[in-house]
Amino acid sequence: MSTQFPAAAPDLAQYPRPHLAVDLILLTLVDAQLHVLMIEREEEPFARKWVLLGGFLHPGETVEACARRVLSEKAHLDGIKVRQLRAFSDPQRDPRGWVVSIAHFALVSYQMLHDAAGDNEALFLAEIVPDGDATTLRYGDQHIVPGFDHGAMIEAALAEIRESIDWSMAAFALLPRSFTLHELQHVYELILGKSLNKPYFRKKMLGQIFADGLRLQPTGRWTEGRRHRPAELYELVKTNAEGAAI
Amino acid sequence: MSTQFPAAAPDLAQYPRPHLAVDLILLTLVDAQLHVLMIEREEEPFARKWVLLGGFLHPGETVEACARRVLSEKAHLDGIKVRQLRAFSDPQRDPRGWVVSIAHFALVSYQMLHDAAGDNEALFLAEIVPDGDATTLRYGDQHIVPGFDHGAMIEAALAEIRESIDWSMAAFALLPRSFTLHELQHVYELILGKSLNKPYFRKKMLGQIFADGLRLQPTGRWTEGRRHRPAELYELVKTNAEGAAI
DNA sequence: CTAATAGTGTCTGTTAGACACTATATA
DNA sequence: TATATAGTGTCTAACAGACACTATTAG
Repeated sequence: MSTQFPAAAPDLAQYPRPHLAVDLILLTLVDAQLHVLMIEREEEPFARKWVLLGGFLHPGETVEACARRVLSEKAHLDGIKVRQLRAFSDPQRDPRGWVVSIAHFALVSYQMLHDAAGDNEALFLAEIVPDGDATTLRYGDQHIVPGFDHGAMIEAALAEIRESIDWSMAAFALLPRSFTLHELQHVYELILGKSLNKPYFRKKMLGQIFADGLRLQPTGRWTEGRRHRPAELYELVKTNAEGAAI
Repeated sequence: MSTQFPAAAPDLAQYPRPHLAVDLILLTLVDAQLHVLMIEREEEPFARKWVLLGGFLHPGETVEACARRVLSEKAHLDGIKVRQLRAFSDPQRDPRGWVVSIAHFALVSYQMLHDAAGDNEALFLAEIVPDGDATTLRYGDQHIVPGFDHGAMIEAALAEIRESIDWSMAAFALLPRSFTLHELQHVYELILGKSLNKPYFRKKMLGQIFADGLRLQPTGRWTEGRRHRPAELYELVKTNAEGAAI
């Protein structure tokens, strides 16, 4: 091979650089349905279109730190676990120029999102509606078509969550601190797009030990006023090796 | 929220841009052990250190296309399926400046790699040696410590493959066109880092229908000269709904 | 009472692996 | 012959889901 390894060049200046952005798919649960946080763009391109939260990478920060900063600045949410999805790098994806975007996603309960960003009129929650193998977005009666390639990003995030949720504790982030096993099962069924076996789901979840020794624990408290038998509320607690709460 | 959505600015020029590179973890099988393709750097930083194949993103190409181009230019390998791993964006990861790298990985048989790049003296195959929960790299008696953050990239690629290989056809890419079921099982065991049940592995693999209707099919040919009972050679073939080869 | 959901017991088919056994090449 | 790997049969435990049943609230 005769060509030299490009990175060996001592001077980086010769290499053209794209802009590097981060977009954030923030999922939450409203009325037992998945929603994604969006914002209405004011300027071209895609003025008046809804897009994901996003921003450009700042010098000195990692892309994950950038995603957390965007979440903090635009939705006032801090301490959320953000996962990197992948780079979207179609040269035509941004009409303004050469912009590569690293998509990230996070799951958060509506409670937390509402407390943090509830007064922000620029933010919207678009409902994610299964539509055959794909999904569409809806806000009230409106059908939402996101700007840029953000529709594809949302699809990719949903696919990633679907593949990785298997008996993980990822779904708990969508629920409030206390929840019933039925609500938990509903979240799994929403994400997986299929119904699960109730006795087996309950047995397995209650026997499961998640990362850091976290387990589901009954609280002794029960739902009220739901015109049917009350359900016990559970919480995620850290336990020691013997299973006692600590 | 008072701050404006940064991407709404009509002029991108105000945003500082990192360099965007692609690094490629190319895995292959030599003497029944996993190896990763590396190159010795000639210039600072990390002169004389081994690093992954890599290059800077060109205008007009996606990061996946860039990874395929690097593979083609530096190892003369074309038509290889490349998967995106993730972005590595530590601001300190490259002493020359602000360089974000999108790591990709690919699996290829030693046969193909040897035919394509066998005469290139700048390329080396470092052996991947399990070392507790982590892995180390070796070349003969030498312990290899890669330059940049390429050691972490290799670890991340191995973790990703380990998580995604489950009954997928990913491992076939490491083997020649014809192979024994024992060789196939060995690849799975190498990647998963544990031994598998022989009767079950064979039954399940032979009954499995992979993507695009691909199946394992006995060739009627057998290994020779191995001082024990010969094993039948199998190939991956595309079949129609009735299971007949097409 | 009915409607609706909570929670459990049992049965069955599949998955995964343990173990043991026979088969067949080379040296 | 010994040795090493190829390939198979059977048994068992865990996993996953089907189905049915009882329990308990509001109205």
